[in-house]
Amino acid sequence: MYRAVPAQVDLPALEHEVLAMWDAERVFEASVAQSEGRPLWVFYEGPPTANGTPGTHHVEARVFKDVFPRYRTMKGYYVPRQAGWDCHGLPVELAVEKELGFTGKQDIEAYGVAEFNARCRESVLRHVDEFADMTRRMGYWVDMDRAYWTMDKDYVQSVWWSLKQIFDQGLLAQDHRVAPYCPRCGTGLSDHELAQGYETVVDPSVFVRFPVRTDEALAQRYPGASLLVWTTTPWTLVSNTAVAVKPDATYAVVRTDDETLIVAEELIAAIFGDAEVAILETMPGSALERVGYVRPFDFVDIPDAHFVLLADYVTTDDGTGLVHQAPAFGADDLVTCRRYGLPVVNPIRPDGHFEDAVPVVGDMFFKKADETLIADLEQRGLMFRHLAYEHSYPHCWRCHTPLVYYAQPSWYIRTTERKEELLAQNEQTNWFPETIKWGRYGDWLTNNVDWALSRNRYWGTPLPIWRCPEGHLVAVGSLAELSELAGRDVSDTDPHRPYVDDITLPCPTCSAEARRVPEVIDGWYDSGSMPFAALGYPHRNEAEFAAQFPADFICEAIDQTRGWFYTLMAVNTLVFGESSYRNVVCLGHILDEDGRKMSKHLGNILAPIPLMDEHGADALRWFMLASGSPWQARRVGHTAIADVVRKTLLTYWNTVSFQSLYARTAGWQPSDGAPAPADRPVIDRWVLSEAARMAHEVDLALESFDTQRAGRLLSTFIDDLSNWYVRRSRRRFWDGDPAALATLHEALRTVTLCLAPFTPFITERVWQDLFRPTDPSAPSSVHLASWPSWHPADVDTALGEQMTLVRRLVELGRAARATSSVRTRQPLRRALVSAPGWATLGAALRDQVAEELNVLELESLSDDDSGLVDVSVKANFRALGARFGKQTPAVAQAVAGADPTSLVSSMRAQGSVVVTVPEVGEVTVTEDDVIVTETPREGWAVVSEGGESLALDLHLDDALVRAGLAREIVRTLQEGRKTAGLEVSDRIRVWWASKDDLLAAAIMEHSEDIAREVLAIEFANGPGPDDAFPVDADLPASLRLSRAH
RNA sequence: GGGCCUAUAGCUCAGUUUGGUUAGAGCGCUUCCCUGAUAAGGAAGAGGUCGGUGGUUCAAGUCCACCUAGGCCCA
Repeated sequence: MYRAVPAQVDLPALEHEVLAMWDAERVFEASVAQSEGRPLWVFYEGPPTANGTPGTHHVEARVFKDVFPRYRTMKGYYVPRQAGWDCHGLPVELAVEKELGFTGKQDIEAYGVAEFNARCRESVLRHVDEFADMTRRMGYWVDMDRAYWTMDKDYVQSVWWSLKQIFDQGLLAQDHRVAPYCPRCGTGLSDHELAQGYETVVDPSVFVRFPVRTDEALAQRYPGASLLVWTTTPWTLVSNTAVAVKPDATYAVVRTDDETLIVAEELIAAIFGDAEVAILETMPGSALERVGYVRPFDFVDIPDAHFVLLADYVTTDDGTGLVHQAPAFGADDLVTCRRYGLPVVNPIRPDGHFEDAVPVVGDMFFKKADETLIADLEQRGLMFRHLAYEHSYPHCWRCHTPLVYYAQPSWYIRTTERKEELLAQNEQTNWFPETIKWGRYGDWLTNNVDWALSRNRYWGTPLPIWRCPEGHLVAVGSLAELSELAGRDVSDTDPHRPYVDDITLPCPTCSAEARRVPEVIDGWYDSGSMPFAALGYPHRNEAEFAAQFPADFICEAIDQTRGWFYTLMAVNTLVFGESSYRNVVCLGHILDEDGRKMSKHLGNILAPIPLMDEHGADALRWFMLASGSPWQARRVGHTAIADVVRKTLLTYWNTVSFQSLYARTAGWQPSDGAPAPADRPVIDRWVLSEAARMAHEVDLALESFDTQRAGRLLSTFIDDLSNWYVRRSRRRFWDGDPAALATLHEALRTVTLCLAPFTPFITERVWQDLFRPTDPSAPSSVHLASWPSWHPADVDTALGEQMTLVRRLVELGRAARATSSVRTRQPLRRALVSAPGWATLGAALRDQVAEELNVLELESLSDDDSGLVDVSVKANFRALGARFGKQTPAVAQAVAGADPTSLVSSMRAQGSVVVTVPEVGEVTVTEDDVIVTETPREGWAVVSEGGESLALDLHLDDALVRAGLAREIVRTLQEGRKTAGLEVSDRIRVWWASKDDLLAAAIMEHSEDIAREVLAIEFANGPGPDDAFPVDADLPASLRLSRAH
């Protein structure tokens, strides 16, 4: 027997009960355990950074990471799901610094690296707990008991091993490069970190005069002439070393009212606007090479510099075409100045301040110096123009400090040397959506740059390279290897700073003492190593790794194209020659209700647990999976989620509740048996066919990672089930018809199974209420069950099309009812139907239309009724267009102009008709080429659409009127039963009285039917006892009822 | 400056792959209907220059080009 399922449900409360049940029965563990030995479907969890409280945007990716493993498990795969936590990195350090009130690296050094890193470890543990709570609440099944932690000793050693592989290939090397650098954090940033930190800022845009040196020939020709130089970083002018021009661009010597300037010819209009200028001479950029000038500031010593040099990268798109060069602060500048043998002078300290000894701006933060320097230039008359310039400038992605491009030593992985291989691996990868593959991600790979790996920080995987004073390097792949090299057992050492820093070893090359280099590595390298490091490979778990590489499925949001998606592919391609994932689902971001990205910074984060405790995790999950396109950015808010509950989840729930109610009332259970589906009424066969089709199509959609399509299929089916199958079949449920109960049982079983990966809570509850108690062989949880099996024979396509026609006709009939002002409870004699396909409908399907519309008979609107109908004919452009192309409009006009009645009748008689079209000639037209609409005349309520018509005969006789009144009485009494609070199976006694003759006659005529309908064992004319329940009636009758005991 | 994405009803979004003459759904609003599961359901109405311009075509929301606005990413 089913359990009783109340019509009202508190979904969040239900979910908490289900969570308790999963815990108590260890259902997740059981689901993984029972699949062991089946084909493996490999999923890699991208580790969230455990540096803060999780937000609703974290729920998004985690829902997708849950739904596909659940689905694949139901499909018969073994899907181990190891959780992971990203522990290292600047975000964690910053959080701890904030807690401790630190402002920079000096504070950390003073505090002690060991103590600082201990605080970082503790912070990670704290935040992981919050993620674990959210993960459990949302029903994301992932094994957190054996999670990988990137800070674990084994994990770090695996990372070391991989770095050694890369080092041995000669791809890991130190180099001096200009790279983005955060002066607050005191570290360089990798390009994928840089990508996350662009902010729009207003910087000064300055045009500065650099006077040509008086000993130059140019100055002798044009005394007082200046180069006009443009920059948006005035603070770098202190380090000005040269000016670059484009060799093949044309430059002009320009005379204004009061001065002579040299600029690119193309930019004259942009620079001087409407002011009158005279061009005194033009020359190619190459003619300016080595022309000396007077630099704007002489605060620092830069010997043998300050002349014009040539560089192809200079553009004449904006500015002046003359580019200020400061090689310490620009990658291009460095390359160009080196070619001319110029020195690299850097007066900025690593903390972003000018060195104390620099005049005017000494000890000033670099950005702050702009203002001072501009004032100085203006005072000395060197400033030509000073504007505000809005552009995007890179900032530190965590602390929002503007970055400085800064020449510094750094360790690089030479990914560019393996670029072709990376591109080939990408070719082998399936991206969802596909546009990312050679769009955003492909572009990034094509423009690949070497990976700046090292960080001058504390809480990270230490770079496992030891160096002796001679500069010999040795890469170390494990603590065991380190012990061997060091000549003592250090295998118990924590492989973090400062402990590993204390281990020295004799250089294998020269025996001098080698010390570890000071850097730690980019945290992205840690997470990119997870395919092997999560298992501790190669130091252990070799077989497991071999089986679980590469992954069948990974999923993150689009910001990971340059993050995890890249590092995962890069690390594994470099180490194993193969990328580590085959299918990657790339989600759009979740935005707040105003369309802004959710971020801690903006303070618009929706806390996920309160959200789920208000609406339910199922609702939030469904929203993420099926509402809008997962590939697009989507807005999430309370209204959208509440809608999911009302529209989808409650409709499903109420259908379940309905089944439980009537099955229990009838004392029916599934084991009682029912006619074979083929012997059931046509609507049963229809709904079972639809269920099978839905299950198959949802299967196909999920196979191609399309949850939106799957969701639409599911919600459409739920609607069909509730608002067509149940609605049309209610009477059979009241009667306890085993065929109907069995059919709904089976349909609910299919939809519950298909919904289970999406909304695991409500489906679990339904499984426990309907399926587990009635089937001894049923698994103890819906999540231990298999996906519904499918055979093509289960789907009756023709029946599906017929039912679609039935439902369209019902729509037409309802519209016709509405236009006629004859209420639906009033039966009508007949309706006439004209629709292609009508002839194929069997009696049972026609009855569905008649019943739903409350008409006694349906007739075909045939030729016999031709006097009754107007016929109109419209061209079917799709068919005609294919045949006649350019002549289509002429043919269409001819068809429209022909006499419709004779055209249709001869077309029906002979299958086609010949129409004469001006300038085309005689054309044969068949029924496929036209849309015929037949509409009855006068006394009928008619609605037509798309060649289908339905006409209601509005003529009422007395018998019809009496039948209508009887139905009013039934409906009034049913309402009264409900108001009186009776159970649906309660029997009643009814007393009626009416002074209205027509009504009284109607009641007497139909008294048996009325009594049967309202479950009355007594139906008497009279006032009834005083304690009977009076029923409110809009009719001229008084009605009382009481429960029969 | 470059790349990608988006633009359809008051709001949130389908539809665009494969062009077809009345462009849909949900929410909200108005009126009516139905109700013995439903916080439901149905019908009708108001509400659309399908971002703009031009092109291809017998025919463009759909294909092409350019432009505009917004978002994301990169410089």
